[in-house]
Amino acid sequence: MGVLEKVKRAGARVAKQAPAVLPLDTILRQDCIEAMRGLPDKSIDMIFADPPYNLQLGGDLNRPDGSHVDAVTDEWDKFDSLAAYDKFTREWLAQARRILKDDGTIWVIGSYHNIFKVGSAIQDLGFWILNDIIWRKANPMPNFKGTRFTNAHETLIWASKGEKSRYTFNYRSMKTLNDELQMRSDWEFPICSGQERLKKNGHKVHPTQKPEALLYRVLLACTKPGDVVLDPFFGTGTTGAVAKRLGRHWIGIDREGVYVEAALERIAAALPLDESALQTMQAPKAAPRVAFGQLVENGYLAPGTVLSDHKARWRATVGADGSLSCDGQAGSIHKLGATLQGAPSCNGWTFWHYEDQGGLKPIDALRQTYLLATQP
Amino acid sequence: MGVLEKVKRAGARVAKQAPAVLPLDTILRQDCIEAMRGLPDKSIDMIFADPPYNLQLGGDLNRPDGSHVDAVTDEWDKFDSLAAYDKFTREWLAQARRILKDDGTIWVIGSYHNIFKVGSAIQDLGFWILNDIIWRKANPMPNFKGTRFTNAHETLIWASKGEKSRYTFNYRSMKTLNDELQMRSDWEFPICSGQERLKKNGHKVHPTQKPEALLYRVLLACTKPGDVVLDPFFGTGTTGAVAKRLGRHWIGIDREGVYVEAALERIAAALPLDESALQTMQAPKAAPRVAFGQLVENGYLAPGTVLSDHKARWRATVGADGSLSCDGQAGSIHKLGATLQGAPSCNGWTFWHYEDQGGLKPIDALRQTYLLATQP
DNA sequence: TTTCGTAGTGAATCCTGCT
DNA sequence: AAGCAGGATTCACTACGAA
Repeated sequence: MGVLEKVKRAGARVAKQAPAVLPLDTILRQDCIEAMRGLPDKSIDMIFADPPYNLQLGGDLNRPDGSHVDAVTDEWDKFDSLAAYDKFTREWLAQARRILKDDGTIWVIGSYHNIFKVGSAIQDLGFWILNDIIWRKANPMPNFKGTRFTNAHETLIWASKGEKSRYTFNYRSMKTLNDELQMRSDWEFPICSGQERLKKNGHKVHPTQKPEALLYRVLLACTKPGDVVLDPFFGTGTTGAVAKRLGRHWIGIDREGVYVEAALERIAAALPLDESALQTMQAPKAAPRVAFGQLVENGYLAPGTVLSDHKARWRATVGADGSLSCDGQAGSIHKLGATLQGAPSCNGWTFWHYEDQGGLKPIDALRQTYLLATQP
Repeated sequence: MGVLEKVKRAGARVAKQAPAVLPLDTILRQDCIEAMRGLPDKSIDMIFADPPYNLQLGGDLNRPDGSHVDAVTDEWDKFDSLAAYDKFTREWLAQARRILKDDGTIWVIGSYHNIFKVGSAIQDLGFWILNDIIWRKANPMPNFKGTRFTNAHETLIWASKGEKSRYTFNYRSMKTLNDELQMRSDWEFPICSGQERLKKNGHKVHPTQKPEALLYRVLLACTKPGDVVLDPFFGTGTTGAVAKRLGRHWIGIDREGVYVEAALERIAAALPLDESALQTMQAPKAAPRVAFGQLVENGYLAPGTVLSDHKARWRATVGADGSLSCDGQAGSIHKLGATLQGAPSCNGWTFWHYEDQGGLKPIDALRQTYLLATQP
């Protein structure tokens, strides 16, 4: 075969699938920027990246019960400055852009520590943001000291190479997955724990392993079977395991031998998804929780309104924050109800009543009204 | 009055409240950067900003039924380039930083079009991000073309002026508002519609009016009554209306006469909540501190009494000076508890128990009894 | 077999006032 | 300014052993 014919053949293969030189279904144990430099231009269908977050944690943190929080203290998450993190981010993103096909897309996950730097760099490099996606954690770690809001989500950015890019989006799959409603930009999943969490000698192998359900949705939404997915921060290979299950090719990059070893073993054991596993991906959603404060915030009950129990033995006033107060005592609808009755607990929703058309109605009726008004 | 006395008086007022020169409860009809230049350094308790999103929309959009989507096409949302938007963002944020008190905080709301640029600038200017907050829209506009995920949220950034800043966070209020669970970083509210949406001649006055419930939570969480809240992109004055309701001062800035007019009328009609409703749950530390020794001094616990933890693993004896001793070790209720458990710290009030009617009760109960008996 | 209580843990920028 | 000491602070889920 002559050179020309080889080129033609190679060209034909590039159009339909990844070039033969791509190290398909392989982990490159290298620095991510170096490894990407070795990959050809415009050869990857999708990049999923979970880069270091640059958390900048302070001292130790203990739970109220005194136990110690196992924080992310790994060297790979340390940077000398914000500027150094910015530089690193722009370097790996530039390589990612080079090796991405013109109609490919990139996903990056992060938290408020780094996602604004990442998003800003993505825009500066010419990417076109398609969505930002919120991963709502069903079970986040609380804020133990009561100093901020519970940090209960992470953010993903989904971007194409440019405004005119013809990217893959499996709209029907997403709608089916979401019970025939359009898939929204906020996704709820539990954090990775239990059987899914990789352990070695009783300890987690990687401090930030992502749930497979998250990757499952990303890959199902934005790749086709046979596509090549690159993960430049492969870790324990969640991307590879899910890609294999969904019939996509994958390429992983990671420097750490411990992670590479665990990932190889894990991916070798990964099997195509069966029906029962697919069911667990679509866990039935519980009825949404409504806090009494929401009714106050949304004007269903004005602060200053007087509530009473059904026998009108106690009268209490609604506070601006959804608290109730009565004779100098104050608390939530449940706490105050319990205190006044001298009971260990109390369902404030059924205990407290408001006046409506001359009669007393339990505030639970307002909750139902609110639910009907706000839920589709 | 001499100059010195004037300065002293002015100084005293600065410490306790905003300087007299602040245009409290006023709308400045000016460019936001110009207007902020006219305000004094370190004079504002909180800034809430809803800047232009730089949406960069393409052509017209119609719903599947053919009706037309009324998009944000106003001049104030147009910028020549991403760089121009970046420059504008850094300029107004720099002014905001200058006029903000050292312990003040800033909130900025945005979408994926601009929030990464905003967040990146916030970090570069030295602000310290405390949380990013997700406003989950209960009723977002669908993606009519089926080309992306439904854009169902917006992002807010909450930041202090620096890492060491002692910002206001009404933890208890937030917990009460959320039915005795820590408030999370994802908030659900309906979009602003119905009666709340300001209209003129049947058309909405402002294309991006925010729901009052959103501002209500922000102001309740991070300001105190009497604080000064500045909104440099005032629009139709949601921030002012909610601030007035909650007994906070406000300053608004907007160039557009139509918005200013609507905002003035709206705020004039807003009713402040009365004192009782405003009494938000205060942190226990607002209550006077009680030293363990006071309980001993006042006969609530006799020296020589034996205390134990709830599992009765340790037994310690109360000293005449309010110390505790156990197996030759002695110290405060907190120190000894920490030492015995090998923990870095310990809340002695909840750790140590005394015997009461055959059961164990935490000594914190005695403190409550003491407080009730001694406080008016 | 089911239920219940205890223990453990997760990408966390996690205290405040006084000397 | 740094150090010390008082004392305030957690939600959802998993695993496991006991009843």
